[in-house]
Amino acid sequence: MAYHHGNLRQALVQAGLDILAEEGISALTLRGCAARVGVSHSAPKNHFHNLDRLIAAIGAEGHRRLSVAMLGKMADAEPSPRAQLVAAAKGYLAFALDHPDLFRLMFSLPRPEVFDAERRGAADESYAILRRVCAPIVPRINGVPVAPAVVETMVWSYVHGYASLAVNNRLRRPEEAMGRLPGIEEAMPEFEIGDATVIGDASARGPTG
Amino acid sequence: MAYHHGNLRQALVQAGLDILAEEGISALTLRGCAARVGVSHSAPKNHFHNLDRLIAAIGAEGHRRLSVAMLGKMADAEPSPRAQLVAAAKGYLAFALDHPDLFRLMFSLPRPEVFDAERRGAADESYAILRRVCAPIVPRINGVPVAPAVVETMVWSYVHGYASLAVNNRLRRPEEAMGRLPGIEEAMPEFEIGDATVIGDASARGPTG
DNA sequence: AAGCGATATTTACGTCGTCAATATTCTCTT
DNA sequence: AAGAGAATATTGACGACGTAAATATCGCTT
Repeated sequence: MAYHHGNLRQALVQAGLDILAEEGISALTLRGCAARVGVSHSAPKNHFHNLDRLIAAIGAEGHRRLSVAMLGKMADAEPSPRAQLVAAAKGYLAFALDHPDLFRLMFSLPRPEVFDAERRGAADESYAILRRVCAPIVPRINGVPVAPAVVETMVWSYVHGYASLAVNNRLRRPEEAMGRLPGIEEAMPEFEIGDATVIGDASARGPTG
Repeated sequence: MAYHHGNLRQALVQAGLDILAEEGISALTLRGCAARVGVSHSAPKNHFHNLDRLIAAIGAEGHRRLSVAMLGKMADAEPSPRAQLVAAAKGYLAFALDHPDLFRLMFSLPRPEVFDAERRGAADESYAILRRVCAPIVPRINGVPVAPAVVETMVWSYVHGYASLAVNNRLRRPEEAMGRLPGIEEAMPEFEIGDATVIGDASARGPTG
């Protein structure tokens, strides 16, 4: 084993993800990650200022995987706007249920600051997917079309809330938790589906912007 | 100061709430609570097995205050089903924004077990309020009336998700975070409002049941 | 008044995050 | 090729934390 690990930063993030999955968030410690990689307890200092920075890096990786989960479901779905929105929502939910501690970690973190380009970029990318699938959905409330940003907030709130409650075991019936996202499919036809497209550069206007 | 505090248990919970509000969740420690009450670092042991139990007690108190917040807004609102639902939702949101760390703590906790009667009861009571305001709301999807439990899940998911995103600073525009709960007022008229009533004993069928 | 259960303190141990000092390896310049 | 300096890793130390065991004090019952 070389004195220099070679790719300690990435290895520590992976160790953190493994610990999160295997032992839960309370076991996620700097020393634990270092030990799992087989490195001294202080080695992480060179790659992450402190525990918060390591956690932020893990959160960034989580956002990348959230995007992958959504895109995966979307690729398997029909191309219709309605099917794409439903697929993205189900990808979001599946990610949360598959990685409960990672999901909780990601959204317990403070909003990424400007200097945290990695996490900020990853979060914005996953938000851009949400915006993309929401863009064609133009519900009308009292006849007035709802602005895209408001649709995004409504959809995200519903999906995120459902995922949060499911992940934290607050939904009564098991079939609820496993995720029908009640109404998101059935209610969709009641929305007008227009021909709007994503406006502007998606990555430039994420939830962090 | 007497050797016996007199009401140390309640004092520790209050200290925890204060620390949560003033210094955030990372400062919520057994020793910190004990110090704030002016008692030795081991005194809490007699009233709480460990830190998790103290946190659970704080979460129970949080649920009581969440109920108070919802009922308060409801009392100020018109008695119509629609106004009552909107008021309860705004109470939920206001509580989250007023006590961000307490709100996060409450829903990060595992679902209360049977033995944790205090927290379980408090959580069920706040859910009973949700059920009560949802009961008259009977939306129809494709002409089929939606079951009460599903309406509850949909409303809770939306409100909880919006509150979570707002509390964790994930909503872009400040006016979003301060809580219009987009659509919950405007979209309500599109729902049929029937004459359904709460079925069964509310406290016997909470989210923990 | 005595004693017992409830409550609080003291002391101790291991783990954690963090820091400073030191050691090793890598890389770049010459 | 050689050495200097940067990058990376280790060691040792410190204080805060959760927890446990042993001890001390209080208050109530009899």
